[in-house]
Amino acid sequence: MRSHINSSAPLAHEVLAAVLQVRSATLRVLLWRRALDPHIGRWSLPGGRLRPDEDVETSIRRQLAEKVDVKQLTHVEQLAVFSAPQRVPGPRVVATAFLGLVPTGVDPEVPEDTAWHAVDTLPRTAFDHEAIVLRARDRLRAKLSYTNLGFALAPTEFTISALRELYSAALGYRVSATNLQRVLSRRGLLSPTGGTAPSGRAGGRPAALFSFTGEGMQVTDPFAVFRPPEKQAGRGRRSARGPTSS
Amino acid sequence: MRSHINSSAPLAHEVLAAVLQVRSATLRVLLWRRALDPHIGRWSLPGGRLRPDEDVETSIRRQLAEKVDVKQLTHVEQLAVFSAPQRVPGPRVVATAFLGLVPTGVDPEVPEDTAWHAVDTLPRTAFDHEAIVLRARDRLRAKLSYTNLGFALAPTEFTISALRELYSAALGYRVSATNLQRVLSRRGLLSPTGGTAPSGRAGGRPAALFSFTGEGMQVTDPFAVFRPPEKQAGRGRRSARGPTSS
DNA sequence: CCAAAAGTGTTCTTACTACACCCATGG
DNA sequence: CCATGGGTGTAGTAAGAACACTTTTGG
Repeated sequence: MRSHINSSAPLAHEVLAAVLQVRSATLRVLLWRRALDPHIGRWSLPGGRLRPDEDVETSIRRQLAEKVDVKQLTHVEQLAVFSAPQRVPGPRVVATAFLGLVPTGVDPEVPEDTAWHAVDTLPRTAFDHEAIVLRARDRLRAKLSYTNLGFALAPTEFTISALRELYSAALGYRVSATNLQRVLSRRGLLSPTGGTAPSGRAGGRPAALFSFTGEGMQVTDPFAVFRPPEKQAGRGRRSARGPTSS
Repeated sequence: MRSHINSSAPLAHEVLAAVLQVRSATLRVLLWRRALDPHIGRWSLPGGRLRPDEDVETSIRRQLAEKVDVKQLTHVEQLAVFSAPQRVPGPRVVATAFLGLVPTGVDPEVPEDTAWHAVDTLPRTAFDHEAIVLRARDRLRAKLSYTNLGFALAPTEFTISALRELYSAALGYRVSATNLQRVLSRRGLLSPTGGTAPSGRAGGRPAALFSFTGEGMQVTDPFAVFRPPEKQAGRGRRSARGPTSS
């Protein structure tokens, strides 16, 4: 029962990010090929050592800046700590894992030894990085449902069918364009830009262009099942709960 | 772009837990009073140094064992990493924060310098521990809605009104016993034990006793808004989504 | 018989889905 | 004018909230 600020037995701390993007109807993750042992040649997540003067989020943003233009990283959030003593051979390293998102359409210049891989058919990865990628995917899928996180995957302007492809790829099953538009509109997340996209060579009505309204992530569908009584003029179910954000 | 298993500049890592319990209609957290500088006399979260041979969850369970009988800890989950460089004076310490839950009714023998404090009227805490407690509270509130996490706060047998008090205290607003029973029953979380509780001195119908069915935490209300099409015999909305857990 | 507490029946609102139907464009 | 894709109208289903009502006890 002594102070817990007892800093003997220090250890290394790294930050890692699963940066996800939808490219050609597939959810992808940015990986780089290890050039050194251990696990030479395997694919691993970008990241690196936590420096003494930065917190973990600053650190992962700094380290990602080498791979992806920071402007293009539309969302970053902590996933979890991975701390199994043998998660990495050699001296122990604890990792804080992040989810990062990049919009469809932007094609960041990535170093030669990095590449985008489909999340559903990952190559052999180094260490526990596959588990981190899957955790990132699951978090993204959950948040697409109850937040406006789609904004972080979508380009600034898009048609509803493009958005449908995007959600379908990220969620792993086909969503209906009709209902997607309806749900996002009801939540006030979509605003028409006025523009339209030209129809394809086969004809068809030209699609209207939309953009997401807000910027940062907001919880749009709080799962308030046991929610406080609404004495005031009855608003909808699932719309009364408190503040937003992560 | 070299290996990130470069373990120079190591740092200390601590684990901390906000252990929550509902006692006399109030959500409380277990704190202990610091006996050493810095922040001597302030209240702080139990926890301590991560040892080289354990992962963070093992570590927090070990450290809590000194305060609370492990059997009584019905749920433990990671919250987040707190890593601001100056979060603690002196040499840097990164913390992994946990949420822990203890059922109403059990009264663990705690050391003399520890005590339960109402989460809504916290005393002055050390370091960033208040933020951690609030994060734990928010996580608990969210999960009470969409998981069976109530099992971790409730005694093994309880009446619906006792459960109502418990949910009300944890959520911070009055929930209706009627609808609480209905929602939890529909989700298959409650099973009557057959017993009844004696009525109070003022009379009244004796209350039936219930218990939670499952043990571990399960997601019971997946927020699958854009859920995969259900060709099969129409089940309810919000019931089709995949696996459970955290 | 009456107060008090427990529990059920029933209605209302709303979110989301499913699917039919109308609209605008290229050939 | 017709195929093709975009977009809207509309009914169906079910969750949860609200509240009236019944049930079972103690005095």
